[in-house]
Amino acid sequence: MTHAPRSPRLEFEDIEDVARALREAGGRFSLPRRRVLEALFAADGPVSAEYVAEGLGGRSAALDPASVYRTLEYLEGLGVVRHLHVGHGPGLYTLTGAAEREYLVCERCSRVTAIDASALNPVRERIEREFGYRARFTHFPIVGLCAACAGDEEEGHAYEHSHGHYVHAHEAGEPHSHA
Amino acid sequence: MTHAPRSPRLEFEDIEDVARALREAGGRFSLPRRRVLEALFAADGPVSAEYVAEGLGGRSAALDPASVYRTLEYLEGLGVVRHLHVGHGPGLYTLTGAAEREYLVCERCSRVTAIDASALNPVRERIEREFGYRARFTHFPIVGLCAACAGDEEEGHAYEHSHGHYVHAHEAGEPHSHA
DNA sequence: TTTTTTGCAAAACCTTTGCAGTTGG
DNA sequence: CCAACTGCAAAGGTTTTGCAAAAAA
Repeated sequence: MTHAPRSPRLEFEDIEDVARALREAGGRFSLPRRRVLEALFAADGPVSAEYVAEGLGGRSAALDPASVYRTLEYLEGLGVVRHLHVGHGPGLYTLTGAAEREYLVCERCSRVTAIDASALNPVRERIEREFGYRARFTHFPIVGLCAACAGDEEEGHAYEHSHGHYVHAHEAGEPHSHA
Repeated sequence: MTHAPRSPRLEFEDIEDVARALREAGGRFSLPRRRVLEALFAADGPVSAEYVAEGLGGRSAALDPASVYRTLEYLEGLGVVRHLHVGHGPGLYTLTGAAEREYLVCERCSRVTAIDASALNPVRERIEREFGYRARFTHFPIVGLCAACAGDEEEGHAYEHSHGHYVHAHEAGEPHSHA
């Protein structure tokens, strides 16, 4: 199954806010859990579990990957965190929030463009009207050709080449894989 | 990187047609490659590499999974095959073709709906106009809530429950995972 | 005969699980 | 104090890789 949101809270102000919700749900606000949350609040976009486990790339204390996965899963159940997949590498985790973002990924040059989820509402409405699904592009991004690569294809340059940005963040949230 | 199509041929009539293209490209039409193609032509939708390796679930001769992966990758390069991801299990492989299909997946009950790719053209046009990406929903499907599950959410049934179809094929192509 | 492709085995990669010890409340 | 949580280690599921043997052209 793809994933199953629990439909709880919508947004969390800060770490203490999460701590409160966590305790209300009968959980314990341990130091590792605090560290995971610190990493997520500090990150400027979706990050891999490994990156969190390494303490944001060595900037803070390391954690056991197994605990990080367990914590992320737990926080996902609380509605604090969600995860997405951009291409093949590891899953990427990010805080849920009022300013939800969704991503467009170029299948040729890997450019990633982040947009406000609300910008896709007209698209969502059309899909719901025609196919009966209320689409969310949060778990899987929209994949396609960016303008530059679409142009190249028409010119007949058949083979892949990068436009110079491996994973280029636009507007916000640079997904961080560190594979 | 997400994946990189080579932009070659568009559609293949049958196995001999693929054999011809394969030899033209300097490849050899080995028995294992024939078997993989037979499996793909026989399957009624996307199937996992494992399923192909098992000879369509035991119906025909088994192959080594490594060879199957290599063959599928090679055929993908030729433009004969593509793969997609539906939720977390293994990737699913399918023949490319004129009647391309794209999928909608319910994140709650896992219902899968297959539609003609052309049905999404208006959506594609809008996305291209607004965000500059020529979207394809072939590598990642559209994920969201199907009508039944969306209704449930509004009634306040917060927790997941199946509508009775684990992976329900609509119109065509029942994705087959066999994990 | 020559080069490609296979099968086997091993490893790589991401994630989950079991369990004994630690810790938060 | 005691249930919840952690770290470690081991395993699980999917895919890739190295290499000698087999097979296509």
